[in-house]
Amino acid sequence: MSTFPGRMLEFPSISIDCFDRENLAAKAYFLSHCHKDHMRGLRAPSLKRRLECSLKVHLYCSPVTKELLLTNPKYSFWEKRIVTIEVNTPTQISLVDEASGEKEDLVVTLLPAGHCPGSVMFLFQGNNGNVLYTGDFRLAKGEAARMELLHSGDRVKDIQSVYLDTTFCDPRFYQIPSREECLIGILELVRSWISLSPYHVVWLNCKAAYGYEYLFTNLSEEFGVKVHVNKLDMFKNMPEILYHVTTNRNSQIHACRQPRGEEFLRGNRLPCGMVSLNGTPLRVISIKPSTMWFGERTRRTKVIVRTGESSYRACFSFHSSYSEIKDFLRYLHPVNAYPNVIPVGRTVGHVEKILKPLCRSHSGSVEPMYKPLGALKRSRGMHLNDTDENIVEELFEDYPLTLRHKLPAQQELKSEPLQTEITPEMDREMCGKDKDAYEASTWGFSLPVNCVDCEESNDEEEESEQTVTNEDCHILFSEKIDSHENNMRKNAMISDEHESTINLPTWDVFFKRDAVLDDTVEKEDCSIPSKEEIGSQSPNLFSDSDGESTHISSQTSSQSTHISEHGSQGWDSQADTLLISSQERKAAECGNVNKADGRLIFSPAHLFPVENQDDGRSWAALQVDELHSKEDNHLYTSAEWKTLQSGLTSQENGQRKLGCGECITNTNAQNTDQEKLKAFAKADSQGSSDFEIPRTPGAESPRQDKLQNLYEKLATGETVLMDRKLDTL
DNA sequence: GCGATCAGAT
DNA sequence: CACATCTGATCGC
Repeated sequence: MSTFPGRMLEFPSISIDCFDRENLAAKAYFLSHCHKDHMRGLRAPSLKRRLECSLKVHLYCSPVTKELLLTNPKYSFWEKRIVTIEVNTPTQISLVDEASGEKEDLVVTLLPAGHCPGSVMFLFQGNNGNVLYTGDFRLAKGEAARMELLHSGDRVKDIQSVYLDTTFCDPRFYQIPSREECLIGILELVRSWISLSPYHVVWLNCKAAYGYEYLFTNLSEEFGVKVHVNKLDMFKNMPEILYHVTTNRNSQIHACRQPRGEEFLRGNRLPCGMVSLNGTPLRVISIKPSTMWFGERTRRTKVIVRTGESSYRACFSFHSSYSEIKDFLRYLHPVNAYPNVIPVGRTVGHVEKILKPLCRSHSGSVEPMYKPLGALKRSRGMHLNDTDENIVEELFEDYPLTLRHKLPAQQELKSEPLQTEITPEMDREMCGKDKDAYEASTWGFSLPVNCVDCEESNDEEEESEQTVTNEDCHILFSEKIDSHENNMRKNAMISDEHESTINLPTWDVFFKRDAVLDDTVEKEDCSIPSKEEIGSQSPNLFSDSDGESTHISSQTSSQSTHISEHGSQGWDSQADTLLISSQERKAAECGNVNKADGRLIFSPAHLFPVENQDDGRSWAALQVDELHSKEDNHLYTSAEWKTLQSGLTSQENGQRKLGCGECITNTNAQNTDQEKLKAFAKADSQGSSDFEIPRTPGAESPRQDKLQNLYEKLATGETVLMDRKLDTL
């Protein structure tokens, strides 16, 4: 919960995410997202009065945040005073002192925060330097490096201060499974249950807050079942969410809620009161999204945990983990960093102690200026294992002149072998079998799990000793697929990557199963068979042996689990039986997830690009077009919607007139480069397959024949030697 | 009566 | 679970 008091040292006349007390005198207000703990005082009579007599005061936020805010009539008095700013669009605003008439200009840029729909970070650039207020955020490792507007040219901007979401800034929360891993786990749990019969339904026990929407949309898209919710009017202008939720209780997936105190889930009742379908009682399981965290050296992670006969917890986090926070801050390397949240049981001093070494205010005074190996840390995307990486960090993270080169959006591990340097680590990445051996020597000890839920497990050590095999890299699925679902799958094969926002981090990264997966944790085994290999070599993995149940994890017989009609069967002896193992997790990290023939397939991103069946239109776009044909009250086009969640939009407008009578001018210094990058990425994407990676500006395009040669070698496990292009470093 | 604040529950 | 929100009790204006 944010305790940020609203004002920043550098720009004390503006207030962000806090609107009471001294903030009542602010010249401008900013709202990062629509969560109550960031809206303190926002509807107080005192602020309402202030607005009535200070006509130049405005509230700046993303278009989605405005939409969500104004859904609540209690905030409707703000309507005329809200100025929306598109994400990734530097916008100049003037702060006017109403008494003296003095003006101070400020450029503000909204950056997608990945926390909830509409959530943004604010980058302020003014007389007192560049300051970043993150609001709440969940960004994967390397995400900051992909944000164009955090950079000037190829370097990260000189940032004076970062006001940081430190919710999980504590080593206890070292790693949290990525959004994609968690989503995959939930999808499979849901699939395993609702495929048993039309009377098998799931209830997602979500909090009353924005942030679960991507879960709903993905579930709906995957199963062709709209998620039942209490209210959907807040999404009336967001067709791509609206399409996936319903107030019709006749759904197999519910996220409805009911005032507390009622025994709603007893028996087979849902919060909405549904108990049966056509007279047949429903069978309900509950899934509670919860944050699960794991220690630095933990390899085994559980994404789904069973907590009762028909209840589960599913890993889900709105906030960045400790390692993600450190990666973010280390990359920005600001002079100062201030925590917005103090983790429970910790003090400001404790958090500052963590943040300080990642800031220049610390390193400049303590570290020597000359560190010839400092730039080593910038082999981003090719992380050593955590242990080694930490050693490198210890040695070099404070190097004051560390080169921090911008990475094009979505460039990551999988693109790098083709570009610049091949390290021994990369070689291991590319040869999964060797990687196993490597890890066995690296991780020759048991790995504790810093997770409350996981302490209930007795076999953590045993699990952590296990190594990855090809078989473990698969998730098994039911073959019972109705025609609708098949259509969904077919459509979902259509890539939606060919969008104009390709070079920027988009909400798609968080929303789509087949989004580029983050590099949150140490890179591991990538020896995952291709779609073709799965078909030819491991057919048994995809046969549903008992025809009634769906395997979710089949690592060893003792841990093989399945959900059956008899909810507790095979579970009673272990309250928190593992469902999704780290093997699946690693598989998710190592390759894209594609769907075909009713199965999720992990295709190894490095080695076997999957045929792209893109017809140029995304599944989401198809859906919205369908919606649009029925309704014409939308504000946003399907292309625009992609940007809605994070507010990301195209940057064509050089000048924008905003509804407050002020002329607001974009500062388009970077547009030219961005256009080039976009064009570059687009051209490049024509020839690539299921993932689109804009090339580093200036880097040479690998020749098709060389690529072919490389793929073949990699496919056959041959050692790959590549020329290092030192001049591109 | 309303709002602020806290404790407690979900 | 330390995600965010709501409810109820209490106090003050």
